[in-house]
Amino acid sequence: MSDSLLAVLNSQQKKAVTLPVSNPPAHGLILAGAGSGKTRVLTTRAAWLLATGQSAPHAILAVTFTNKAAHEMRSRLASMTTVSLHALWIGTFHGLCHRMLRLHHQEANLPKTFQILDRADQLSAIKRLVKEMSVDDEKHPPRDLLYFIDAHKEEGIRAYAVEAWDNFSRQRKEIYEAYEAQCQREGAVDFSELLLRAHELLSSNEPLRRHYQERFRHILIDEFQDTNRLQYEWLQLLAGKETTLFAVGDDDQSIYAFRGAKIGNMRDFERRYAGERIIRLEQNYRSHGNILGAANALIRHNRERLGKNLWTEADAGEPIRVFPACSDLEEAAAIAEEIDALKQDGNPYDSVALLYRANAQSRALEHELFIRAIPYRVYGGLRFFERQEIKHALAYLRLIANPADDTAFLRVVNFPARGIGARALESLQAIARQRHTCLYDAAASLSGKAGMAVSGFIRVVNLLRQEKARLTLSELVEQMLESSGLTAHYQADRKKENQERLENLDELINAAALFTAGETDMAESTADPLLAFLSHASLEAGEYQAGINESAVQLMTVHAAKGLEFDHVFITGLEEGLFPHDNAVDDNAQEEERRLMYVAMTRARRRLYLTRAESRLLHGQRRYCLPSRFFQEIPSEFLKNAFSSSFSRASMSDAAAERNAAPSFPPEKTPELPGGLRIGMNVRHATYGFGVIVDAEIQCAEEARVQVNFGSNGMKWLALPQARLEAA
DNA sequence: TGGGAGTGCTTTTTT
DNA sequence: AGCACTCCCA
Repeated sequence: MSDSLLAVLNSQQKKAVTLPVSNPPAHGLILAGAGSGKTRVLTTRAAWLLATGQSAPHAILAVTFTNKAAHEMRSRLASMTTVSLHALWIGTFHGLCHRMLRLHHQEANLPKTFQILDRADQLSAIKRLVKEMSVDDEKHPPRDLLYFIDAHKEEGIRAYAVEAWDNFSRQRKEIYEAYEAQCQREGAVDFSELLLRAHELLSSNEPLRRHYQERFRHILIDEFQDTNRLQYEWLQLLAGKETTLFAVGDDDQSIYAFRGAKIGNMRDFERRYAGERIIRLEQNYRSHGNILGAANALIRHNRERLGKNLWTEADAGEPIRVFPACSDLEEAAAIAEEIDALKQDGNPYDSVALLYRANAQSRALEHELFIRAIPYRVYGGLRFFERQEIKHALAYLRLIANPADDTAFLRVVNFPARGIGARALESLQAIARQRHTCLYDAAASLSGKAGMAVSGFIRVVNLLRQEKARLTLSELVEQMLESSGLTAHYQADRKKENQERLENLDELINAAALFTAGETDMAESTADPLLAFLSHASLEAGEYQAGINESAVQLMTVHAAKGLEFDHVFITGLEEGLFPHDNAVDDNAQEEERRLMYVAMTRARRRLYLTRAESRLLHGQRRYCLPSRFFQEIPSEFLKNAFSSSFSRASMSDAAAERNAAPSFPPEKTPELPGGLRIGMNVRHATYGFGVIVDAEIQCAEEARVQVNFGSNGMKWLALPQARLEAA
């Protein structure tokens, strides 16, 4: 059993996987370069522990950084072993801490129904607090306060322990204190609070700590370079005398220092635990030689490194293709043409990834892909559970679960509009403050016209609270959408965006049904499916994707691409100020940008494209940009100018021709079609919905036909007189 | 009270 | 440019 597990590993990987467990305590640190089989080693380590009988499933704890990684690890592990993994804990730091807090909510001094605040919730809670405290929000912008609070929590510092030396810092400390009190009163827990509360729970409760220390004999940690101080300390609390820590990481891929990740944790881990048991995985199985050589050369410009050099047995492969475009539009067009060429050569769309530094860059790329009917999917950006209409719906659900949730209350008390205005809410908040109750409870005492309006809202929530027991989760969601008036509200005005919102609300019902059918993890920590669903929505906002997986080009930020790999990768927007980003001013930040570029490059298996634009529309203004310094940091022997495809302007690798081409883009005027339509115009069709005209055939006005891309409803040829298209 | 116009700001990411 | 938030008017 264990032999077949190990057979596919190289000697270093094997050494890592089989690091002896006994002669206590034998910890290990695996420095695993990009594409060196990091996930495989981590997963095989767990499988090996199980297969050799050195560990029972319940004695293993595996920590990852993202939900995606956690899911992948569980499914890969499931395929490697016949043992039931039910008792094995795999999750993100936040997910695992949440689980502990649900299981021990009493010991953690939290109500059973505590709710998780995502960033947007947290920000609105802070805004509300700032208003209530009459804080000058010019002096203390809510956003700054959020960073201040989060940063302290992630260093493990409570409000009382914050050092204050002048008026300004005293005020911030006070606001932090008030924020803690408000969250506690409302049963609200933000992301960093999950970590801090779980940490405090373990450090203050010795029996509980001992319980977990004795339970978890093997702690496996992925992406260790991204852990912050609090996460590292939480791990240390969990590690008892008999526990072994097995950490995998790559300092060259640390890209979250800007939000508190400490690369120094790796050195500390080395000193404190790993000692001599450090294993380097330097053989890369992913990329061709040129790609790897270029990435190695780039990262050598960083000073702060533990040191490591990747090599591969693969041949050099193709050179890295560089394309300088004159504008962001041309950059997008060139990429789209190249994707078409790749597709012609038999490469599926999903073998291609478009990476960029900032989410805002996706728009131009998306537009071009849409015009050319190249299927694509954008990862990140606005996630399903973060959409406005979904947040409204979730607020109703949160009130059903926990009426003390004032953030949720305020979000929907007057949405859809019920005639409850600012004045009514002010008096309601005054009552609540005076009686130390939540808004929901205070509502009963509100008199007059405002009282009537609010009590209508309370009735809706109350009714749903009663219905909750008899309905399944998805029925409850459906019922809520009806009786809250959300569905009716979006139906009232048949705009394009409302149509989309209704579809999303429908999708929420699906998501609830799917969740009930699939989720097992949460069931253990809370018996209430509604609570579990709400936690899921906060913790895995991005995980839920509506629709099926057709083969599509993948668009995402470089951050989101970490841990993934693709045959063909385009790194776009390689300009000074964008990548590396303007915000990266000091040396540390510059090195982080370079690590980011290193991550981006090492995603590619076969072909890597580097593109840039000489001018780009940014914040509504055209900016002229210099090439990224990264071009100079990659030896030219790895690079080749221009594209391989027949892109019309690609032959112009010399700068002069390039500049000449500038005025010809965006494209030449298209002839006007009957009815005032043009190619490229957005239109609406009674059956297919919204689309864009991509082509036309005109014999005469009576026989004109247009080709319209209706997005998910497909590409259609329509006879113009019959189609009744209206400009949208 | 609610919608519409006007103003000001825009941060890389994940949980 | 696009969006969120504010202010003003019906």
